[in-house]
Amino acid sequence: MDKNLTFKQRQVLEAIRRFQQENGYPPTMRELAELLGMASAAGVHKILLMLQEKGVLRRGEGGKSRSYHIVGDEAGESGGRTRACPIIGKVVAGMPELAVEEREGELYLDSDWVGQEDIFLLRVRGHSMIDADIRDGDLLVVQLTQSCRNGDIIIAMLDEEATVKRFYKEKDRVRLQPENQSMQPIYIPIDDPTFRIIGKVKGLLRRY
Amino acid sequence: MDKNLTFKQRQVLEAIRRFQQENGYPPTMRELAELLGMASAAGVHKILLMLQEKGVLRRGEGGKSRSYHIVGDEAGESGGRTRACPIIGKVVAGMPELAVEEREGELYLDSDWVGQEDIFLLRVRGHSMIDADIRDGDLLVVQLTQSCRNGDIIIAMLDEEATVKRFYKEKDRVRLQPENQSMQPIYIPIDDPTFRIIGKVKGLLRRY
DNA sequence: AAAAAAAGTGAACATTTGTTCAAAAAACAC
DNA sequence: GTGTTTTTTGAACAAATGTTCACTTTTTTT
Repeated sequence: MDKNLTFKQRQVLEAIRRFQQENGYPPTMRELAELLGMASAAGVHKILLMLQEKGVLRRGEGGKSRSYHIVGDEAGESGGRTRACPIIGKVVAGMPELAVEEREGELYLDSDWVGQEDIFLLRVRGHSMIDADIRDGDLLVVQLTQSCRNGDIIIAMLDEEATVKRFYKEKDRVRLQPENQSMQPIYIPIDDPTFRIIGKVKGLLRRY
Repeated sequence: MDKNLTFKQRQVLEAIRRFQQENGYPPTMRELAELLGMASAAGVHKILLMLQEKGVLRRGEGGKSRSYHIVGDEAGESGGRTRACPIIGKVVAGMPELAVEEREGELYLDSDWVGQEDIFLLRVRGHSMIDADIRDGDLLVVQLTQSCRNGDIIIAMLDEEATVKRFYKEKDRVRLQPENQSMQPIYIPIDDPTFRIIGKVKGLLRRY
């Protein structure tokens, strides 16, 4: 979850997490300074202030020592950190009511990475998106949504079949562009009832 | 799990747990005293010493503040289903001793997906692997290992700098092939001491 | 009941920890 | 380039925190 944090700020946040993980309690500013190879606690102090301004770090009232704790890392440690995401082998008409029968498994993914929206994982078949660097066998992180902008990669239903295409809205039609030079775009009249947007692609997982 | 603890001692232990749960960090002795309705920190001090003797409580060396943590309540470990994978901003010479200073964050990933080996995540800079459908900004799942086969995508150190290349062992040299038609392969004598393999690419994460 | 262990108090003290300040260097945006 | 933000340093200071001590009270054990 990037929140306009600078590299250094993220580094400090990470050092706190790591210290906490390792010792069971949060570090002091001087301990942080040493971990990060800095010479003075004052620098750390300033960075912590910024992290608080940006809302990613909390402290006890008044200058309590070691009273840092990272927003979002509450309680269950990995409790809220990860979520189970279903892997769908085949997209069928009934979406988005994800039928259990279509589930081919599930993966636990970091909430920071996939976000909080309603998502599922879809395995890519074929090479229609190769120019967008999406390969056969890749897993797509798909967010269930109707709203998408020009240029988004979307999952759409067309004649009872699901496809991955890049989306462009034109004057009175929708253009679905396969990212493969050897394939032709598909044009959909704006009012075609057989056409339906399932969601848009938010991420990608690949294994070698 | 009673270890000849007095009622009071168990009460103090419970207060620490509760405070930690509620605030995200451990209490001071005076805070404990107040929680327990005691007037002085000295009493708490004495009890904490006993808890340490009996091995149910740990503290940092020297009089570190708030450095208590209850043995057996280790929070981390994250159930085994997921593991925390560090994100490395820059690969430096000292690998694989991952320097804290280089950590830019971490992601929890499914153990089934990344496996049990020693791994980290590396952010791709540049377009040298575009023909392998790896893009600028992607996160690579890198397994720390020396052994790699022809055709593997590896992370290698060359002159204090890290690169992502495809690996081919030839007769008396190694060929590092950038997967970008506009770039030339690099040839390394088999005994070049400045050449070092960090690991190989096992997976890829991308966010749109 | 007597003895021993544990718990509690208040004050002083030593150390750790957070905070501020002025100044400079580095990174970043325009 | 210029100007702005961020990062860094060193020192001093204030506040929080842990520690010790002598002593009293309570609880537990014998």
